[in-house]
Amino acid sequence: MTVTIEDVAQRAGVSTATVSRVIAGKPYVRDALRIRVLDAIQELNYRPSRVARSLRVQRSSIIGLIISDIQNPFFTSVVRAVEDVAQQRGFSVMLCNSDESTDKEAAYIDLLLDEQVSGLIVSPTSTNTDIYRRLVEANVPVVAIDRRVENTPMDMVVGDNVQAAYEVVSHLIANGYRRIAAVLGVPDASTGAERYEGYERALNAHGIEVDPELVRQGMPRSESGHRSTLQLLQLQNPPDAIFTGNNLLTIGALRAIDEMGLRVPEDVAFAAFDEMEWMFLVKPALTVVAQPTYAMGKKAAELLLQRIADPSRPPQEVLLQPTIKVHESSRAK
Amino acid sequence: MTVTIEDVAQRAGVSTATVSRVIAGKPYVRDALRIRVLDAIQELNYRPSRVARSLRVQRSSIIGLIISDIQNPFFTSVVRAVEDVAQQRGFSVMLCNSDESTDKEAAYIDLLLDEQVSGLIVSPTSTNTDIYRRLVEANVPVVAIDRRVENTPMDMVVGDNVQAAYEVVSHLIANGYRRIAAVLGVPDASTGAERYEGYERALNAHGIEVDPELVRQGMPRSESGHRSTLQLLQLQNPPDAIFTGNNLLTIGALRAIDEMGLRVPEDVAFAAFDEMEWMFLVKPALTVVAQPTYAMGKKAAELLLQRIADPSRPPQEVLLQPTIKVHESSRAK
DNA sequence: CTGTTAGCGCCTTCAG
DNA sequence: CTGAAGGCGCTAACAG
Repeated sequence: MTVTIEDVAQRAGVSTATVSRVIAGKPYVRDALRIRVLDAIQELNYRPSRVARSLRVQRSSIIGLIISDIQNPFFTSVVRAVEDVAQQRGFSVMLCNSDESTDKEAAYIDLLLDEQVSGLIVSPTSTNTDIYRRLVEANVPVVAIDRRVENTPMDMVVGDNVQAAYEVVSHLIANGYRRIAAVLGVPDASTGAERYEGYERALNAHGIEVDPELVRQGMPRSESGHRSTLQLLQLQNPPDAIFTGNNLLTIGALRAIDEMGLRVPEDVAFAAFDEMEWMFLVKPALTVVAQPTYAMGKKAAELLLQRIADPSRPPQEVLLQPTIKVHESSRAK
Repeated sequence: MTVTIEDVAQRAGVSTATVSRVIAGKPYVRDALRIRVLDAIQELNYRPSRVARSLRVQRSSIIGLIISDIQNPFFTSVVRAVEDVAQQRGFSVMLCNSDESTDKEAAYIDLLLDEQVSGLIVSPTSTNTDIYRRLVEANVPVVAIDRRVENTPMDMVVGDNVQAAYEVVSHLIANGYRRIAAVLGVPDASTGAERYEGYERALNAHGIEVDPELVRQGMPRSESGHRSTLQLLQLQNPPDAIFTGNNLLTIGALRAIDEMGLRVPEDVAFAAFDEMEWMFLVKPALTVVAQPTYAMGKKAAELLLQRIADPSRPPQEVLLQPTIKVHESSRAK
């Protein structure tokens, strides 16, 4: 049924070894033979079995990509980047969606290892350091993206969350806002913690005390952002500005503001992490942290391929700088 | 290094055949043995090699998913659904992004076949019927999603685009709009063509003639929607309403309207295909076609698994009904 | 430069 | 009910 390397060898009048060499582009094959083989391949429409190859070399040319939320445009862009560089280097990508569940994440890691993937790119769901330490010890090429894995010597590419949050919150302060709320993701993802830290530092630097009442943390999902924001807005002493720490939280927060019949920025100012394409719709008072998502994915893929090629390279931690975009410059309160 | 089925067999004092049977959950194994095997597996922390298995049975338990644009939330939701049902049935998903390129699509199909995938789910980039006919003839389980493949007896799950477009455009007409423009995707994707047809029918049914000047077609991307809309808005006799035929086109169109300093619906009314989560932001005059995206992905995956199990089942064409959502009821001009 | 050969880890007849 | 043995398609020594 399927045409094998043997068929090609026969047709070209050579051994399977030679065919294999030609396919792999190895040197030391007479041109005459090479051509005969190439012809045979063409005529037979031969396609090597990647499965057989994987079994033989004990490694597939697949790289596993585990992201924590495929509905988040942030990751969507990462996926694209990873796919682009992988494809260009002869790898394919197996995408898995851990859905912010540590269990799913672990299960996917096992699955991908069972598939003999060459390496893993993961946006870790939690500070579950163990699982990663084990991978590193087992010499499995793996790089963390977006979220940091503490105390584990592995490649990672993350954004400078502290700095970005600091800047964006400072911008709100500079525009006269004082009661600034924070709607954040859970602090056990490094991003949540770091964005909080930037927020706190900005307030401190400007002599404002953090009001715990104004800080909300939850799953980085729109429902959570919605709920938190409603609560904030219904406070005795509501915030005059809101800082959201993630794409999806932003959507939920904006919806809540809308439902309350309030306007941005007249009633509440707004600053958000992660830019989305439609944000021009709320532009009058939007300060946004735009992350180089494609670049992050690209870098992660490159690090991974690099490590696959040279497992002994020391781990690298790449810190990418987000950009602060102010849609309408300094709009005083 | 890796622990094989042989190691397990040895440890349990049985043959590899028995171990294999136990793993496959086959009957005819004495309970005593079964338990010993299970224990050995546990103790050795044995994980079967999916690669070796794939080679042996000439089929991997991967299903390939090729979508035309991973940045489009429509597909994002489909991916999620496919992954959910696949995982639950013991399959994994290999995701590929054809990026609206027929060449990439073809290349990915080849790649996936080389990986011996059990089946394919594809949102076809064009009316490239040949490639699909060949797959069907080769008995490769494949189902088309979102976009139709003409004259090819294969499974597909699509939305009722004609009807939905008809309704949504009719709604604009009912609200007093007459010069209704259409910003659509290329007509060689069935969705583009069908949505145009619904648009045309709606106009005809209400005695309005189609003005070719008001119909724009291009890649289903935001840049294209942006460009088309700018052109429309700068016409001598500009439209009083715009109908967009896709998620990304909608974003581009709204941006164009915004840039021109116009408002929705006071200056131009708006109706769009495919709902997005943030649409509440423009709600005053938004009529939206909401597709059951998750359901579509789920159905596609189910059809595929079904066909994998029974390749002879006659092809099925599932037509899912979109929902028309009117954010604010009949707002007269 | 080229061919021979021995598996990679698993499943599946075919005999017991 | 259980074991022995033969590949699946390919690559990587090892000999020529």
